[in-house]
Amino acid sequence: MSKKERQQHLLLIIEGNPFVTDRELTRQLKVSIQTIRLDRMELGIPELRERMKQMAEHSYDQVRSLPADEVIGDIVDLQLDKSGISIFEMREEHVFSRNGIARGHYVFAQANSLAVAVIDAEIALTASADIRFVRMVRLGEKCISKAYVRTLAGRKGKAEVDVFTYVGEEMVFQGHFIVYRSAIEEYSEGGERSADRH
Amino acid sequence: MSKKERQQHLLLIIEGNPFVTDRELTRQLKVSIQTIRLDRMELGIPELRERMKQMAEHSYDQVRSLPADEVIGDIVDLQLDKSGISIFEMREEHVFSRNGIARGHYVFAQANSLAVAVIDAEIALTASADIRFVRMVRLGEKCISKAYVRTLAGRKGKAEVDVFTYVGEEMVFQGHFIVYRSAIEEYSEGGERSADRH
DNA sequence: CTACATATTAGTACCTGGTTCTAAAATAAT
DNA sequence: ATTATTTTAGAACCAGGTACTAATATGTAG
Repeated sequence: MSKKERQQHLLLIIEGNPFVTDRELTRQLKVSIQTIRLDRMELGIPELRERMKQMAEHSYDQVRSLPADEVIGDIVDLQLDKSGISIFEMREEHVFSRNGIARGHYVFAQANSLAVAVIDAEIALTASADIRFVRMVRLGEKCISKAYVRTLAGRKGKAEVDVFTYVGEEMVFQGHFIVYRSAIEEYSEGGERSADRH
Repeated sequence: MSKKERQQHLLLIIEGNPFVTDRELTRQLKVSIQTIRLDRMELGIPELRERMKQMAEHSYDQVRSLPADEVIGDIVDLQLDKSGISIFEMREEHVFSRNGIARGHYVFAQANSLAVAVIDAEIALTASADIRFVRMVRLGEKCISKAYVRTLAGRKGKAEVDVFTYVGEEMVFQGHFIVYRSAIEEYSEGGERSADRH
């Protein structure tokens, strides 16, 4: 087995199991530990502990950053009780890693966030929705959601909002949302905070 | 500062930053490194490297069990093409800060993740859904989603999945999902691995 | 075949971030 | 004052390496 072949093999082994030590690699590749280490150097593969550290840090970052945003998408235009527009770009974290196709709930989340944001009420909650994922969204695509308020029933009733999401000219998602708008009174059991969101 | 207080403090520090070494802890808590280590023992906190290893393994397992970057909810039972159950607890990050009510898309995301996971196909994508948020979910509530596959059309067609989410006895969400299932051929460019870990 | 180059192996010293163990101080409780 | 608890100290050892030096094997061109 040539050096190149061995290094390719090494790469595959570590990719398949990043938790392998150099000592285990000597057994699998039948070369000395120094050779393993030279190979790692040449391939730029860090030692086991560094690999684990990077994985740990990566997952830690994701846990912190991903669910933190309350609103999915940047709202770029908003006319309360009328319409709104938001932009959201599908990034690595939002897609299936194996094929780069967006997870449905991110597409939904953008639309839902917008449908709720567009309603002028102290609290607005999605009551029900009828949605359709028209075509797949892929990694890197910019989704532009447009929401239109169709009907409003009083200051404390339901509102109907249609949301359409586009990538360029193409519609990728459409949804009909029924949103509850109301004051806080009914459900809260006291202990109100008044934390506004940025 | 008493021993108990110090240990509580230690716990908070490590929780806030799992990547802290004992040496750094001595600086923050103004006690010797031996005391730090005794405290860790008593609290059952493993050493830094072990903590990182566990985080790395955890994230790696998730990536492997479902090639998903962010599955919302822990899947606790799964019978492919039949049914599945997942649990998801609403935390601070998932609710409106001003009233502690869950954002709809997290409730949806749990159901959607489950609806997709329950389908046995190389790729499964949500095509459309009809959903209803039956009652609000509040901060701290544990949502239990149950998915039932209703119909399956061939190995490459649509599947219908019903998902019901409960908090205790109460149903909080119901959804009827139409999920596309298909083989991967079209989009993937091969590259299968089969590495087991211990 | 020889000479040089590349690849591989060997071995030692050293590093981090610990564990394990023994033992001496310091502090608190009875 | 005498135990008991808590804290600190120190040495030996470990995994899984890095960094460096040096010897040996293998190949390759002239």
